[in-house]
Amino acid sequence: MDHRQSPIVTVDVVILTLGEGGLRVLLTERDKPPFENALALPGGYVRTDEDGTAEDAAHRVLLTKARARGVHIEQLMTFSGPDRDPRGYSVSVAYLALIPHSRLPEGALTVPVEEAVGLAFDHDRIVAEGVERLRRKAVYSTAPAALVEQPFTIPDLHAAYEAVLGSRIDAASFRRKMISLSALEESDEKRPGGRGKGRSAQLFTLPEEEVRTFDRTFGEPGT
Amino acid sequence: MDHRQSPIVTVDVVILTLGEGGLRVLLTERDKPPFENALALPGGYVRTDEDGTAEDAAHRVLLTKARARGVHIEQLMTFSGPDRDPRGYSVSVAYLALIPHSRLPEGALTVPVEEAVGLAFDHDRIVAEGVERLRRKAVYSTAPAALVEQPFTIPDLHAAYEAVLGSRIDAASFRRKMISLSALEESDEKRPGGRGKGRSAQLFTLPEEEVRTFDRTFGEPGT
DNA sequence: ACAATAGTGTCTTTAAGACATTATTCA
DNA sequence: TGAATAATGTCTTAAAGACACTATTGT
Repeated sequence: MDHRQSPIVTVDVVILTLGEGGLRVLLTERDKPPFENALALPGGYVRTDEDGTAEDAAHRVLLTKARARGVHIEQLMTFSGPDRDPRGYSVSVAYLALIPHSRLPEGALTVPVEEAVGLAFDHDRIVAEGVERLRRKAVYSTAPAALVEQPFTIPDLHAAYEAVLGSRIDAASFRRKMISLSALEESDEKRPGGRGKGRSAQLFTLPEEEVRTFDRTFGEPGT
Repeated sequence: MDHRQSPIVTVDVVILTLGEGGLRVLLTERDKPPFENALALPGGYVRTDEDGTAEDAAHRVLLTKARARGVHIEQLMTFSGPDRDPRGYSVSVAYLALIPHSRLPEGALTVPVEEAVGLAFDHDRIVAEGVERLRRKAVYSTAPAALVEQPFTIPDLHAAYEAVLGSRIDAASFRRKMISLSALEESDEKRPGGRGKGRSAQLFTLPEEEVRTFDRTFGEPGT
């Protein structure tokens, strides 16, 4: 059996956050070929002498290229083929990271996800898959909570869901559902309303990286 | 920049089906090292000169090692690390395939998923991920339809869901839900009941590989 | 006091679970 | 005709959407 040329193995990280204009993705400008000067997702080789797994490589990229730590990260999908990288047949394990905007480093470049086109490699498609994954998860889990700073108010979280889903959600239903799942509660009512006006809102935190799901279909008898 | 030793890149396919004792996974006995004679998932190298993508490699494996064609297949997850394969640092893109039992080749070896332990490499874990994926999809999609022969009756499909989920589902609710989604209908009432007794059941088919989802949560306003 | 935002109450609708009832088929 | 299975009907319950209404805060 001959093994042929082994593929290049890399990771790419779709880092999503909420900012001006809704969902945004973090990009970096490439400083060397291929695609020199083009925008791309932060990524890099899987270093077999240093990274225990591809996920470790993704964390390394997250720290070194985006200087972001402690973020929610999950494996997204693996992309492969002879043409996606001009250096040869490549396999990229893509990860999805969600982070509150405030925890990104100062000069970080983010663009609205709809404007993330013309990126290097097949990164347009990877971004699209990441966004779709988040949108799907938003309908049945607390995943969007990873996009807001902790602690947060229910209206904060509500706004995050609406930004992710791109549609209105009834505020009363939203509140009822979130409360019924029991996210942690705080006693400080601190936070004043949206633009500094109106009644203050109760603050909440999500227990340690926990993502809750809520599905309303048979099989599992609810949560 | 030094690239170090590039990882080995393989695919592994979790082929699930329904048979004696419920959900079963197809295994092969390894005929060469490493793990010679041990049971393993069908898999193989991604051939950079032959496979357009890792998914093509998975299809090739499906055809050559399991002689199964036209099955539902989707990417599951990628597993990586220095220890999972004694030949060195490896990356395996795992796929999940669902197939009716009758479409497997004659002597195919399948075992109940709970008994798929002690497999080569980290295949125990890959099987577990595949099963979990299917179980999660069963609660919000028609994925289990890929496990039954076409055409099928609603009771057939009902039994498949129960086998996958491992719990009872109310037959009336199940029927109502499936009907309301509109899976294709046939005029032949042919199929006699379960063990040849009782009223015949209406036959249905699922339109071309289509998987419907049904979620009952806010965001998307139903289907 | 008033505007703005947070939070509650209530009504309607949809669909799931439970389970009784009717329909069809084979031996 | 009777047993077995398929299919329908009905009632209850849970939760989402809509939206009116109350509560609290800053100016």
